[in-house]
Amino acid sequence: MVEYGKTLRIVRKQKGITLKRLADGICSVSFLSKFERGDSDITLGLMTRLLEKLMMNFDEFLFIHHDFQPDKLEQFFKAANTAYLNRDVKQLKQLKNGQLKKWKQYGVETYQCNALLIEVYESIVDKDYIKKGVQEIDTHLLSDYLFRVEVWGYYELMLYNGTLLLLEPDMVMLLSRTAYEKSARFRNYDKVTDAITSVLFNTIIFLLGPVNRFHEEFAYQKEMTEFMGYLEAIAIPEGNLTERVLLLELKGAYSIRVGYKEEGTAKIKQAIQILQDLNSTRMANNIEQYLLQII
Amino acid sequence: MVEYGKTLRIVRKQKGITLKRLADGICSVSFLSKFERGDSDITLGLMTRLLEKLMMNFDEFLFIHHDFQPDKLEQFFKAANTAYLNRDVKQLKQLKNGQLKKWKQYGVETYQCNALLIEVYESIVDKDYIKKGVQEIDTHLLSDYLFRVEVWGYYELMLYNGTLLLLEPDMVMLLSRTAYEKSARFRNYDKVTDAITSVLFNTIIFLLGPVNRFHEEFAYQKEMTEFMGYLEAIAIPEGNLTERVLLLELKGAYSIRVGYKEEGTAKIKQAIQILQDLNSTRMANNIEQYLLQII
DNA sequence: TTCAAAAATGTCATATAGTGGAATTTTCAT
DNA sequence: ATGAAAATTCCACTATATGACATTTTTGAA
Repeated sequence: MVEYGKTLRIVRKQKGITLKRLADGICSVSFLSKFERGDSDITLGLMTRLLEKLMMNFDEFLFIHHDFQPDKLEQFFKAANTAYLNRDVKQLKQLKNGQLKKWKQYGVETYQCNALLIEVYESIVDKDYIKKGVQEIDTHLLSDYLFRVEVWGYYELMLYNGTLLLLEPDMVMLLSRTAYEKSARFRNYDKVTDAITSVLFNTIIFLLGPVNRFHEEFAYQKEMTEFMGYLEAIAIPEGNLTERVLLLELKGAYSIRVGYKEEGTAKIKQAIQILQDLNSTRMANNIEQYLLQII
Repeated sequence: MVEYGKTLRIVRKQKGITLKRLADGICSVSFLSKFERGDSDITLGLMTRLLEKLMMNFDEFLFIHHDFQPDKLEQFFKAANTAYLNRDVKQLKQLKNGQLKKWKQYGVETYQCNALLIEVYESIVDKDYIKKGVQEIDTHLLSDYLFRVEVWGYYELMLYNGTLLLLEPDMVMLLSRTAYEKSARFRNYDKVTDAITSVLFNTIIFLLGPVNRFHEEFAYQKEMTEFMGYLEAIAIPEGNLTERVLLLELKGAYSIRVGYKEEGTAKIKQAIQILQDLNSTRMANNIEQYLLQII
């Protein structure tokens, strides 16, 4: 049994509320005591009411319960991303094995998808990685899963976001469209909206193509309009300045890609200037690097 | 009984997983079926494991369960803030009565605090509001509660954030310091970090004083340094551009407040320029208004 | 349509979630 | 320190969450 009760007791004491007062109107005092001591599990319905009375939502409670760490799903994505950014192949392999183990244990394909996500990271980071074969087979598993799911939540968006760069162009456009459409109901849930915004940005970056091909003919006019349109439909709020800067950068890159070099360069330089004004030098440098590569 | 089971069934089906597969290794098939049909409540421990297998955290699940609406606590703050911004006195009164009713029902003082928060909004919005008397007594309740709580979470920070402007200066500085210190363990929990950042910003605005007193002697040099220091300690990440713009604005206002008029004006104008570059015109206009008032 | 396999539900036994109240411990004013 | 009040734990008892297995319903290939 997971001992949520002890955490509840801690929270209750921190807020200076007595056991009796918390229990009042929800459950018996003796049961609450028993639960808090870890002698009994609790029903989801009761727990909901207790937390509501404590003015705390589940998310925050579980954050405390996990010793001030985010939930497992988020930890997984965070760990994967960190290992990727640090080019830590060993850590990536370890994470992959962890997911494969869970796959064998539970037989749920999402764990396999997770392993694949890590594998994508590995294949980018690890130069010795033999890409052929494995990849062809496995991305099918991934796209099969993503096509099958009827509503895309945080998990699906994050999974797709991490793997999109290694998929075929047609597949990316289909899946990005799907992602946008099938996550519609989450529009006013920040975490998911951030994820779908990120997917759209990555799709546009994908459409622009690798930096060394910026001189070639641009084949995705129509799609570019489509995905830019989605971004506008989401209507990045006034306060999300970061996304607005990124949008400025991408619009600039797009201008350059289709031949309007000066116009595009001006936009990107404006983005860089803003970041510098705000002392976000690392981000500014990254964009500067990117600009140098594409012109 | 709250029928979480039906939501779980919806989610499971959306992800294309069979009842048996989901139950496997966690609970019996028959029980899961019963739960999904709403014939039985479920234990918190079991639910945790089921959601983990579905790659979904509690927060997202409950969001779906509440018909794609945020949890009650967040809804309360959102509703209060909306009514406040819309100067909707009627709606504010309604919200207040709702909280008072819960207070009578449960006898938990936090509901009283919520009512007080609304009352603060009311007193600002409603010109007919008789401030004296009521206010003196009630803010005690609020500060008593806030001083008593050992760890400040999302609720306490939001509550304080909404009421700070009507408290005594000494009280504000004490409480803001407390807020910063007692929310330390949440530093890597975005929602709470955002809230504490907001508290610090509001504290600084409070220290600067009302716009019509910008010509008077500035009495809070030391405190200003202290709270600016806290903001730096939180180290607003490179990506949080919105907060960085706001910081720029406040630093400008501070410069003006202590006599460096040109320097301060330049900073604020820079902030305005950035917002205009990013088409955040409404925010830009607000700052422009503020600048006009303080110089 | 038919049939077999898979998925979901129903039945019943039992472990455990949850209650009420008495007994014990803690708190705190004097 | 001391006693009263409040908070917590213990214990006996009830309601219900959960498992094992039988039965019904759905699915989907031929």
